[in-house]
Amino acid sequence: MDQILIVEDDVNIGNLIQLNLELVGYKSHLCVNGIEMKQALAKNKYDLILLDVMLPGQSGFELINSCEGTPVIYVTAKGELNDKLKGLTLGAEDYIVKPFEMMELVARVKVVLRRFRKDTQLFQLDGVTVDQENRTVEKDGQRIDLTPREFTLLSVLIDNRNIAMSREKLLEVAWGWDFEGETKTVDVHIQRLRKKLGWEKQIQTVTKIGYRLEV
Amino acid sequence: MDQILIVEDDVNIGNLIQLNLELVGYKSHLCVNGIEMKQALAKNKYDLILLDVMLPGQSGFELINSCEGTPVIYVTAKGELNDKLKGLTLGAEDYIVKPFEMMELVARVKVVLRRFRKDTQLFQLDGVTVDQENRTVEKDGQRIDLTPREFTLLSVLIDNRNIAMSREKLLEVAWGWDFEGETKTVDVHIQRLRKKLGWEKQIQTVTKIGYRLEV
DNA sequence: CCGTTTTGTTACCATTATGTGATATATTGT
DNA sequence: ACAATATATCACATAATGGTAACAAAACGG
Repeated sequence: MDQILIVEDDVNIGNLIQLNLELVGYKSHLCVNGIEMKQALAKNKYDLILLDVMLPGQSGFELINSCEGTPVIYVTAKGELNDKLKGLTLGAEDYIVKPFEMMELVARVKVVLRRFRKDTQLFQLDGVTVDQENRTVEKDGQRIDLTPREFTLLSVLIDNRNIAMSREKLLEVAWGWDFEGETKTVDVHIQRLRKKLGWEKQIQTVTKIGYRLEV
Repeated sequence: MDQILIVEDDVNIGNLIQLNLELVGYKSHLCVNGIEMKQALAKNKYDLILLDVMLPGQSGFELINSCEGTPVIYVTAKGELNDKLKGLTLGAEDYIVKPFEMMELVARVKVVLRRFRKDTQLFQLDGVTVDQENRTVEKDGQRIDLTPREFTLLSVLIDNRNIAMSREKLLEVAWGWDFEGETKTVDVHIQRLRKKLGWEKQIQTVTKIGYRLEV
């Protein structure tokens, strides 16, 4: 269950947001100023903060430092929209302009939560970055094209890192239980992976057994 | 930052209003009569006009025509309140009766600005601008006609940018869970989108999976 | 009602992915 | 070191996949 912290001085709007988030399964806590927000953050861990940029007394931006490590969606009136906010749409942060549709807000909450989680799911090893959700691989910032089977096999190895996987097991998981073919097929694909990723050492051969991704 | 034009013959009150608006983040300019107001409107674009109905020389109402397209809050003494003013609370206009609490004024300013604003969240990528609210697309300033299904699909891709979306998932979200058709339908629509938007590279094929909008 | 637009399907083609056999190289146990 | 076994590498036939155009059906608008 995701915990969302809402910081909004207009209690009516705050309650409305809270109600809507609840309807789609998020728990939330409402604060009406920065002081309450800091107290709330000290007490609990939140998965997302919905922060009104224009709070009485202090700008929402002044509160940013309080919530490092937690994704933020800034709520702003259009007039307050600036380039700083506009640059936020790609990271673990986003902004939304008042007045907004509740469905729009809910959609954004979902996107940011997912995006943030995804960021923590990148697998990195020796210059290679694997994004399983994106199904992309980069080596030294350069995109590497893997075929579907190659990516699936890589994915299985990552999920079972540091574990020796038999050819049979790899076939079962990466090809499917109903695959009827030679175990040698695994060998060839492992070679292709090693070559493309430069992982000659990282993907180790476990003689008589199969292979192991060593991190 | 919202620009507010204040038209108020009593400079003391005008300054007070200005001060309060500033405190909550609005920039404002003060005029003491209709002539100054017209000059100000000619020079700058304002997001809201605060107009004293009882100005020396001419009624504030006579100035309405000068400010088409800009929301107005009429400031009036209680004795001048009439039915015409009372009918204003719903549109891009409102009224407030002197004497008023500053917080009340600020609240009304916020409300009118919000109500008047159209929340347009634009997605831009390589010369293409997508307005999801208006369901319009422009390429290099030129309007592109997308069919409803095309736009919905595009919208889904945008909402899930940088995520490999399976054909099944796309069908489910853009067509509906109950759509019973071929996954190939997605392919064809993707091609049509690519062609219309010139997004041959931006909409990437993820072999064996589906597609991904890469930003 | 009919003409137009939108939408989904089909068939065909080019391209890519994949599994396997042949052969070379490496590893292992004695 | 040597034989036995296992793994790596290469090349290629074939299967799978996606792109494309043309068409059919459905929805739309007057």
